[in-house]
Amino acid sequence: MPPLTNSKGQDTGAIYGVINMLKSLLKQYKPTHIGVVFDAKGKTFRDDIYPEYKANRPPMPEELRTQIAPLHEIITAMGLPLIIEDGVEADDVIGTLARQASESGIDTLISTGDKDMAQLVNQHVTLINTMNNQLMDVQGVQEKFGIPPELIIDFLALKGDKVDNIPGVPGVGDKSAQGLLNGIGSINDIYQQLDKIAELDFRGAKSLGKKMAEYEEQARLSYKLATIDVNLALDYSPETLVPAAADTSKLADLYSEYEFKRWYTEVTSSQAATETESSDSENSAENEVSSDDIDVDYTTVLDEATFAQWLKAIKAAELVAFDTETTSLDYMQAELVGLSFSIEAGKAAYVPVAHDYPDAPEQLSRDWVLAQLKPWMEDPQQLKVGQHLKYDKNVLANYDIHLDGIAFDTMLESYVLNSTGSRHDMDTLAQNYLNHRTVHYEEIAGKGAKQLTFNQVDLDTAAFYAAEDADITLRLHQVLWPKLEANEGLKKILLELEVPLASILSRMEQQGVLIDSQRLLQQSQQLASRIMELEKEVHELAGEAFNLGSTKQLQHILFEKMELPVVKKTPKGAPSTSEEVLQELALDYELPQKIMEYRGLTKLKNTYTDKLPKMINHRTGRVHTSYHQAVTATGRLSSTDPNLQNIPIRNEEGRRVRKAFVARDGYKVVAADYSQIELRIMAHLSGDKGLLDAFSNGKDIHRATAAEVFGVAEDQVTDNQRRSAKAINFGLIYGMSAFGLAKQLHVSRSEAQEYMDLYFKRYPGVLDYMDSTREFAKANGYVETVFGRRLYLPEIKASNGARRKGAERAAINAPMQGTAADIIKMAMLRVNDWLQQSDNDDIAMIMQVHDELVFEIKETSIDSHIATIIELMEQAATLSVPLKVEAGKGENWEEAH
DNA sequence: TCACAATCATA
DNA sequence: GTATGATTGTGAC
Repeated sequence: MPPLTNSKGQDTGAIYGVINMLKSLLKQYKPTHIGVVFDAKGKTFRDDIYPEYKANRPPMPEELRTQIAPLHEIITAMGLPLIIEDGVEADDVIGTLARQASESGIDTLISTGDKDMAQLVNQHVTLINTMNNQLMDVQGVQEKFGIPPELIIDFLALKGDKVDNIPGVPGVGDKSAQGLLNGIGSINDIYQQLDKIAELDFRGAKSLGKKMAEYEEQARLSYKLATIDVNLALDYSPETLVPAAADTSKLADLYSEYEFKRWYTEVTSSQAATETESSDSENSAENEVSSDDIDVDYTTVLDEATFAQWLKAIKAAELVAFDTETTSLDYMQAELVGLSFSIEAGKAAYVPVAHDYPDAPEQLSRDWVLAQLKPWMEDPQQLKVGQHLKYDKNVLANYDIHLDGIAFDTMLESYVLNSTGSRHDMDTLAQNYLNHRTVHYEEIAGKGAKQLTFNQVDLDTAAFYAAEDADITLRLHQVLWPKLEANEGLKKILLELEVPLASILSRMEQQGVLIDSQRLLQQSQQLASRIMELEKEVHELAGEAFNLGSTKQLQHILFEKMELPVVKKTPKGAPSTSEEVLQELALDYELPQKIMEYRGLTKLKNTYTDKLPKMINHRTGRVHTSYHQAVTATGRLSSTDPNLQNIPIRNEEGRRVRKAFVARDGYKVVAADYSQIELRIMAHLSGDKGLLDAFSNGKDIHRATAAEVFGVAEDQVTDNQRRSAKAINFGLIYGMSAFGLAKQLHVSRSEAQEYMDLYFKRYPGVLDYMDSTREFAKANGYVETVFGRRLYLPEIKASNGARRKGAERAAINAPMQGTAADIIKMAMLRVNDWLQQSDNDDIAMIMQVHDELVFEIKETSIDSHIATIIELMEQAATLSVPLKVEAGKGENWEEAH
């Protein structure tokens, strides 16, 4: 066990080890009854009969001792009966309970690292080794000790135990003890026939009789000491040791205190899930997830006749669950391997078309199957449900099939129901909503570098996996949809926003973005030479060569070797070398400035100028990102592979990257972004008169804020005042505190507090809104966007103050960020409708960056198109303030701003 | 090979 | 002070 500590320096390794072991035992053996037994402090009866008992034991080390109380707390919060019995050892309690249980015919598993426990083993009692998880039953004891469990006490008594300081008989070790016990019997038997020892056939047997006689008293004392007392009078019995429900909020607090992050997430997400569950089932009867015992009927379709039957069935069905299997998660290079369908829970078909391992059964041809299916796939009236159908739609597009009729998507259903309650992959959803454990991809294909692609997976295995996907998708929909239907707002978000948006995103992803890779590679070279220079300079200043990219080595140079002052620490307690810190150190020293420049340039090179050219697809010559629709808490999209939502813009060198985002010949890049959308939403939500007026009159909002807060005329506002007002405005959106604002503005806390007080005095509606939002979140456990999208905040009632405050800030921010996300999604739908009507090839929507849409538009009539886009975006929603969109055009993305 | 921390890019 | 994703170094397996 590595010496594990939390950031406060408390030792947590033993806590982690024990709880981890408990969790895995619970998971593996699912006991109906359980007790977790600890030694009590103080003396036991063994100390009375033998003062030297366990005298060789060193005292418990401090770092272990401090972990006992937290362990007790966690175990109790887990709902597990915790047992501490004065005057006896844990072994005796365990022994007594095990004896009682076996007498009632109950099977018992004892988790222990103590070999003495082997004396408890019988037909109903098994040991599991804490260290290696090995089980030891009666036969196991015989194998390990060479004697049956009934003689273990005798064995220990003869042989003695250094650690427990059981004396034993001098000169008797494993071999002699085994010889005696197997040859004659128990210690009692041996002392009744000492003369028999000489007849035994093992080394030293001849002289053993004398030793045994001499040390009889010591042997008998050892026997007493080694005997676990199985006859304690306890005021509980095995039957009463029933696990209770876990106190999840208490557990969350404890896990967060000791910084067990994975468990923390585990317990808080299950908290959120149960909260959703209970709020959903308030007006219905019980909404319990029933155990999963449906018989399944999965067909593998290998011939045309069976295929024809299924085709007929799916054409006749009202709703079909549909899924594809492919060779890759990257939609641009995925090849279709098979398709699965389900029209009735528990019944599904898999149509393999490209399993190509040696001796794979003959399958229907891909082209034939797709030709048969194309009309159904492209028919908007033939309704489909799937799990993450955007992916399938993208893959099918590579085969010139344009999937339509997407009515539902279980991933989106789950996301809209509760964005943060769980992940939204099918395995997780099946577990949560159907109490069903699906076959996981890793189980059939392996993992890591040796992972098989789906075409290499054995057909029978693959067929079950694929058919299950379709079956489970349908069953998930049957569970999720009624929950959504019950809430008009959520239902609309799903059907009128997310589901249609998926197809638009699919289109954007396939369209891709044109990148001028020459330009980027050129920039890479320039960066490389500047980076080398900087590296040299830094090494000279530092007096030694080291890896500038290693924060650890940098910490050593800066704070140990050069003894610069430590400004801030990282969450783990090491001195921070973040931008902010270096900025401050740069005032007094030369090195930090150079490190900052080095960091900026390597970031740019490694993340953008080197990487983007490599992401260009050879077939299309463009870069194809993935937009994720079910990832963020607030309803925003996210983008990966590559992330096109964090392309630099704030400094000159970074903006050069944007210049490489270009348009085809004859086209230009157009960028249209919402101006101050989140502040406008704040004005709408709060209804604050001053804020509404400022926006209605088209004022520069930061200037207007500055004028109010600093009490000057708008044309008298200094740059500095405007900058402060801007920070305040942003801070409000983030649920700021005076502390945070002070840090941002580099002013004192009290000064920051003054600004805030002044602000709220001028805009009292905003203060009311902040307060009422916090209250709403506390009362309901969630907050909502203007359009009814929900964000659950399980931590809003956390007893840990910092976590609760964090949830409060999220509660303030989410309605604004989320409403903005809703609005731009609505705008995308409107723009898409317009593009479909005009049915032209001279305009394509290529990117979304939270409050901005980017297009590639043919130069002819570009201005009228821009005007239309602005119009559509500004009219996407009607709030009590106007929405404002600013748009620009250019040869590249940088110019378009 | 993997998970995590630290850092930094965006809105 | 909100929300993300990518990269690098590092240490455990």
